[in-house]
Amino acid sequence: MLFNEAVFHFIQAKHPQQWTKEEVAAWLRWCGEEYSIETVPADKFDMNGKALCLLKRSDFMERVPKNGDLLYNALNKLVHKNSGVYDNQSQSGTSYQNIPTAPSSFQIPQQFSSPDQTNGGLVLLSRSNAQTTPVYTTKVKPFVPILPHPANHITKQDILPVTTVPGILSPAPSPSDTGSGSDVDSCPEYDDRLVCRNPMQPSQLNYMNQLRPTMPTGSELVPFLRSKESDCRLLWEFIYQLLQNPCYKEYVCWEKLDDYVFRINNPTGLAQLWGHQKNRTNMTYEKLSRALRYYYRMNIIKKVSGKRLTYKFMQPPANIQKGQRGAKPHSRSHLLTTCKDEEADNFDSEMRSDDTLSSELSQTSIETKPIKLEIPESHDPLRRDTRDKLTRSMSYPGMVHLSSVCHSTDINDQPFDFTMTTLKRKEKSVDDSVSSARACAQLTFPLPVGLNSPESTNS
DNA sequence: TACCCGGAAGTTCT
DNA sequence: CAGAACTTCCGGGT
Repeated sequence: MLFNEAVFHFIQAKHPQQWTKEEVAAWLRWCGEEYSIETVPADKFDMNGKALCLLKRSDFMERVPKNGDLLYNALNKLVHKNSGVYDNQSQSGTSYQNIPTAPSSFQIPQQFSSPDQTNGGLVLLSRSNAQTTPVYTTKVKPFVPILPHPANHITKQDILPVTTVPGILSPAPSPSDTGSGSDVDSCPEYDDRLVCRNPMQPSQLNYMNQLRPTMPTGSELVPFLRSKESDCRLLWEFIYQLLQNPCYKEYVCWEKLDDYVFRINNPTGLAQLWGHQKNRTNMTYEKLSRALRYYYRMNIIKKVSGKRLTYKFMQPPANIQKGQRGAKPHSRSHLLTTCKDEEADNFDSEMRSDDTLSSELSQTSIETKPIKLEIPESHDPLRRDTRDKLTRSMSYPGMVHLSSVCHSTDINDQPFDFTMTTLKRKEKSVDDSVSSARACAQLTFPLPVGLNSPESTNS
């Protein structure tokens, strides 16, 4: 069989996310011949299909300035064709990670899961180096909102049976929907500084939805990680979370990122989202804004005078001290995950060294299993880039990325510490979550030479 | 009409 | 029971 035919065969048969490293290389060669372009050196894309699918247009351009665009489009086509689910965000430069492949289905190579072994690439450790078994804990505050994904699994009836809330049902309500006349498009571009904390890229949300357990009918109200009643978030947190996700810019967006000024584009829709979050079906913007006004005297949020629906965080949201938990949402007992206090204590005491983390961890009741990833630092831009992607991709159902415990020292070539916590959901075991985490790490970070890809170890 | 303001009381949590 | 963080309601302002 001719080379091109062979490649064409697997291109037809397999989704790009399922490609092995070799197949990625083969696809690149195939593109070279097919499109009569300069052959792309395989080391430019030394990764498997999953990692390839995480690359953005800009990543392609960076690697192959001449034909990156073409390659990106070619891959885009294949993703679209093979998945049946097209992530339109990918067209605008977002990586596509929307393929219905549950990370938990992957097996991680044994050597990856041992805390003591290093392999020159990625090592998964239990969170405490002194322990060989991961720490199971509770009461971790996931900075994960209960956000309805605008595009997935959501119907008008699911949101509110009576009221029509245009913004909620559509990610892009027209200004007339809100009556505010806001120009959503005028929002500044989203900034990695703000997005990285718990990024939920649209493609990731799609991906997350693949992992979402089947919920009772009523809970379809919130398709994305309808977690548990303990997952209450403060209003400013909620808004900040929405701000981090461009998916929700129709509700709220950054007006002036550097000053933490944000604008509410759809007050009604935002109130509905918030009410949804708190299980308060009668939430209105009037009430929400009253809650916002309480932030004035706490110096958390202030109104930008003269600008309607425009507010400002008075300090970087990540620095805002969280006090005691406030009113929780109304009961959602069917979604509850039980909490083990002694495990929470263990975890709390171990994490106490990091204040930010502690505050994150101390405020919820979700069973967790922290694991630690140590990724050797590298001056290689590709590796750094991938590491960044790993950081970004750590957010999906059952996961919380605790960016505050990332440590990286480029100059001294110290290990990159990445601690994250997987959250146990009622329907999903902790081990599954850890598998997901590992798979996620693998798909994001090119595997060291000689190690198997998740696909090859699983299939 | 829509948004904004802050007081007051009530609710639901830790 | 105290207190936080809202929620609900309200009268008034722009």
